[in-house]
Order: sequence, then C-alpha cells, then structure tokens
Amino acid sequence: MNNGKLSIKEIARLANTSVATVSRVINGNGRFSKETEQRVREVIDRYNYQPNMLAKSLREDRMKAIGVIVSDITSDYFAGIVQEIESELFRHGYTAVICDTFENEEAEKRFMEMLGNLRFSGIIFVGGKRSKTLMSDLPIIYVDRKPPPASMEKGSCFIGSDNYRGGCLAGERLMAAGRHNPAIVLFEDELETQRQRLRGFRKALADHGRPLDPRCIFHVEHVTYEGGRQVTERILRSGLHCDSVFYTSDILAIGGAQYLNEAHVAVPEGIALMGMDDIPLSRRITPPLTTVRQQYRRFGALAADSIIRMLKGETVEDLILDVELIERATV
Amino acid sequence: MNNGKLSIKEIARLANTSVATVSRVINGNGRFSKETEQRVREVIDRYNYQPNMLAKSLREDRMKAIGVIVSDITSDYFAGIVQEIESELFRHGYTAVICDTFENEEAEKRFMEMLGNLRFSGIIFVGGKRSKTLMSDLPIIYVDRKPPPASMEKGSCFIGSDNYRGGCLAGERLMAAGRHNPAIVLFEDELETQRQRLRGFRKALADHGRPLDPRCIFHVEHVTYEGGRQVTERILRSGLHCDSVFYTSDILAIGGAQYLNEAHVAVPEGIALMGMDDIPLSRRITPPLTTVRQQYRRFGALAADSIIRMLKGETVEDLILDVELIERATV
DNA sequence: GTGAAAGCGCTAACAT
DNA sequence: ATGTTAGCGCTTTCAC
Repeated sequence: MNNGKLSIKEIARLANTSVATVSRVINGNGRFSKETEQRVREVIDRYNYQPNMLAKSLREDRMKAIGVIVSDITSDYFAGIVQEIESELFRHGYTAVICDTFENEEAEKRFMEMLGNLRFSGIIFVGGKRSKTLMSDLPIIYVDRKPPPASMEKGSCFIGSDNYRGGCLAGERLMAAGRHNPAIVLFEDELETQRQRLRGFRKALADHGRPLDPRCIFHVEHVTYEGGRQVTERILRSGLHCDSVFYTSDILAIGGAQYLNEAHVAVPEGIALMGMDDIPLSRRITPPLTTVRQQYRRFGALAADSIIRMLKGETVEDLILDVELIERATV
Repeated sequence: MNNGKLSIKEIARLANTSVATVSRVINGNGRFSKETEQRVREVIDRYNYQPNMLAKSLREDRMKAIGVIVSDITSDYFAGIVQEIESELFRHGYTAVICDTFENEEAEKRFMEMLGNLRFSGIIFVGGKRSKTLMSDLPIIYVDRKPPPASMEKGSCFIGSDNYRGGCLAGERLMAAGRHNPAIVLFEDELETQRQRLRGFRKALADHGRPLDPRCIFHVEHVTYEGGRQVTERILRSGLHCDSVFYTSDILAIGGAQYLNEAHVAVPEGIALMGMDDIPLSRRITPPLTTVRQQYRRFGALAADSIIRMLKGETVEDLILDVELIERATV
C-alpha cells in the first residue's frame, strides 16, 4: 500500500516523535518546540514527503478544489475564461478541475454529482445550461449565462456582461451607419443572456424610428464557424434585403464573413457585420471585425475571487461588467 | 460531518443489514441474497445515496481519475485533443482532470506533484515540456511532443504524428509548385517534434537539388497569431527573397497570412504559404490554407485508450499516426 | 510541548 | 449469505 510513498506515521518514527506532532508541524497549528520542528522538517525534506490529500480531504470532508463546468472548452471565448479561473484559483492554493460538457445536459448532471461525491468545495459554471434543477449544496458561481431564476438558489451568484447595453451599442452603431434594415442572429439555447441583447438591440432601432422586423431575427443551433455560415446564407436567401447583421458571437460573425466573401458580397459596402465578445481572432480577419467587447477574461478572475470569498463565508453579489464598442472595419 | 449526505453505515441501518453487505451490493462483488439486495437498493434510491469517492479512493489508494496536463488550453489544436481524451475517458468511467500550464514548467511540476498526492491513476501530457526530469511513478502518456529520451521511462509511451513525413510533404508540395526558395518557421521550444519536421523538409528540398538555405530557418517563441505575424515580417525584411514559407503550425500560418494581406503581398502569387495541423479555422480563411493535416483528435482517443490499457497491466507501444497533404489555395 | 486514541467512509479479510 | 472488524492517512480532542 501507499505506493512507495511514506506516511505521516513513518515520518513520526524517523523524527522520533508522534503523528500528532508531525501533523501540527506540517499544518503550523498547535504547539511544538523549535527543536522537534527542526527534526521533523529535516525528515520531511530528506524523504521529500508529500501528504496524502485524499486522507486529508476525507478527514476534513472537503477537497481544496473547485469544479469548473464548461460547455465547450474548444471555444476561444470559454477557454479564455477558464484559463483565468484556473490561474487565479491556483494562486490561492486551489485546484481547478475542468469538466467539459459539450453542451450536453446529461454530462452536466453527471459532473455535478461527481463533484459532490468528491466533496469539492464549489462549482463554477461557465456557459452552462443548468435548466433542469439539479440540487447541489455547494456554492455555485454562474459565468456568462444566467440560469433561470428558479435555479439561482441562495449561495450562488452570477458574473457576466451588461448584455442589454451590448445590444444597444450594436444597434446604435448600425443606425449611425445608416443601416436601417439589420438582422440579428441569436443562439437559440440561451435564455436571459440572449434575450437581453435582443431587447437592447430592439430598443436602439426603435429609438431611431426603425423598429426591428421580427422576420429579421435569426437563430442558430451551434456557435461555430459553420453555424455562422449557414445562418448567413439563410439571411441572404430570405429575400428580406437586410443591409447588416449583428451576430451575438464573434465566431458566428467570422463564419458569416467568410460566407459573404465567397458569395462576393462586399463587407461592409454590401452588408455590414457586427460581432460580440472580441476574441483575439476578430482583429485579425480581413476586414477586421467591428464588435462589442466583453471583458470575458475578467469574468474568470472575478469568478475565482468570488467563490473563494463565498468559501470564507462572505456574501457575494452578482457582477455585471461593462461592454465596449470596438470600431474596426466591418461597419 | 458528512455535509448532510448519508454514509454506508446509515444505509446499512435503514436496510437492516451490515455495512459489508451494502458495500458488496454497491460494488457487485461477494455474495448476497436477492432479497437483501432489493432492500439495500431501495434505501439507496430513496435517499439518492452517493458513495464518498474520497473514502473509496483512500481505501484503494487510487483515484479513478486521470490528470491531463496541457500546455495551453486556449489553443484549438490542444483543446481538440483534450476534448477527445475527456470524452473517451468519461465513457470508461474515469474522470479527466485538466491542468493548464500556460507553457510554464514550474506549473507543470506542481501539477505532477499534486496528481501524485491525490493518488491519480495516470497522467496524459498534451504538448508538455517535461524537460526537467520529474519523477513520477504513475503511468504516463505523451501526446504531440516527444520528451527527451531521458524522461521516457518505462511505463510511458508517445502518441503523435509522423513528423518527418509531414516535413517531406510540405517540402515536396512547394517544390512541385516551383517555389525554390522557401523559408521554414519552427517553434523554438520543442525538440524532437520540430527537428523531425525540419529534417523531412530539408530532405524534400535536397531531393530536388535545392538544399535549404540555413538562413531561411526561422524560430518563433509563442505559437500565436501575433507570433506568426512577427516572424513573417522578419522573413520579408530579411532580404532573402523567400518565395514561400512552411509554418509548422496553422495558427502561425494564419497570422502570417494576415500580415501579408496587410502588406499587400499576394498569396500565393507573391508568397506561397503552408501550415500544419489543419485546425477548423484553416479552411475558413481567405484564401483557404494549404496544410499538412495531423489526425490530432485521434491522438486524444488513442491516448485515453492507451492509458486505460496500461492501467490494466497491458503493455502499450508508441503510436505514430500518418499525416496527409490538404490542398487548398495558398500554394 | 507532546502523545494516545478516536474516527472520517469505505473495503476486504475473517468469522459465523 | 451475512456480520464484525481492522485499517487506509490524516486531524483533533483530551490527557499528561
């Protein structure tokens, strides 16, 4: 047993003391003399002793680890958030365990159970669905997508963007460019987040006396380049003569731009394009994408911070970050 | 204690039997009557009992989890590999814990220690450095980058592409297009993998009587769009009059293509471009990127498979997958 | 200041 | 077929 590694018991024997004292030295609580500490540390160093975290966690009924449930690690946007969460958590001595659900609710549920069994300290959802009400007694943070109010139990909070304002910004920009017949592309599975963007967009158009044509609201099943291509093709073929489109994700906009390019539709002269997120690629395509920037990497740092504060028993509040219009060349 | 969840002991009490029997029922070993099984299952279902994996793992001195150490989860290439690993492992009842090192060797070391303390079952390195010799008694699989032979201890294996052939394919293609003065861009931190590609490339040119000019070998510090831009600028300014460049990663090639576009250098007429990997974006840029495809998602499935076989005590061998030339429009 | 011992939830002998 | 019990490595009372 123990796979060659030594236990606190052997350390105690080698340092000529008891397991209790060794434990006290390691964790720096309780009292012990300078000399015993010295002896214990020597043995620990010499044998490069590593405490068994499993036993520690069992005893304390808590793992010093946070589960990060993300709906698609392959997305630049989510991966960026996750990377920040991980590095921030790491600095606080927590381990981030990343669980990728592929936008699959079944997997989401399995992961939540598993994290519970493993006595994790908390969960951060990055873009999760969480539409079924899965109970969990762990502290939870939702990032990016806000779940239906029903699952926003206490001991949970939300971190995301001011999506309403994001929609406004996009609408305003298009109006300012004289694009009076825009389309909007939404991700169909999301609720609150997307709805807010739609509301803001609609408001901006209405303010300019150009109410949004309901037929110009398009939906997409997956946030992929291909999804962006296809919806753009649908828009062109719809016969609605849209002069611009606001995609609620840069990935979609980039797929759309590619389609227009192949279809020999000039951007922005023929059709103007706007995205949302501002992923690194957006500034690199030709022409560079005009978009609404979300501070999505900050979501990650903030989420890590919040959950650690929750663990300390502090109360934390929802955080709504500002968005920003990034002028480039597709409008 | 126990956070509201009940233990095997309480299940035993409620089902009017002993902990041993409950354990036997749960794990399906040992013998028990149909009737007791029935009673136990009822209680388990009624209370939605979830065994404490911490205790189980402590007892068995092994977690049913595999650590996946990846050097940058933000990369499409690595993320794709990781996603396959995770889904394959999941199907076998293993949990994949993803550890992102940001190409940082210190983090790599910390993660390895941690996975050891937590008694994980094995480790999969995706693009790791692992240049320092960190001991670890766990089975290890290396994916994509082959570590120096010194750290290829037994109980470890490598899964990757035939990089030599990849280099050949790129060189051949450029020669066939009459591009007699190509440059090659390598990632400086990698050893074996990159060296093989260089060797293959060099061989192909030599075969055509156009030995590679050593000044036309360029290095990049980070595999990012920006890295690709910068190295391309350096190539243009070098005064070497290269007529084509082979980037050993699509990301770099895409950054390079963008730079050339801005510098009004026609692709492929002025300069021909080749990448390697074939990430989803490559077919979507304008013009679509000619590249050497790696079956990188298959790396993931294979890695998961191999480590599970290792855990069963089977011996596994290095796996070298074939690469394929993907003709598109940049050559 | 230090040690003995109980006990976290579980599995696997070893009884019966 | 089922129950009793030791013990995995650790922390934490409770004595001394």
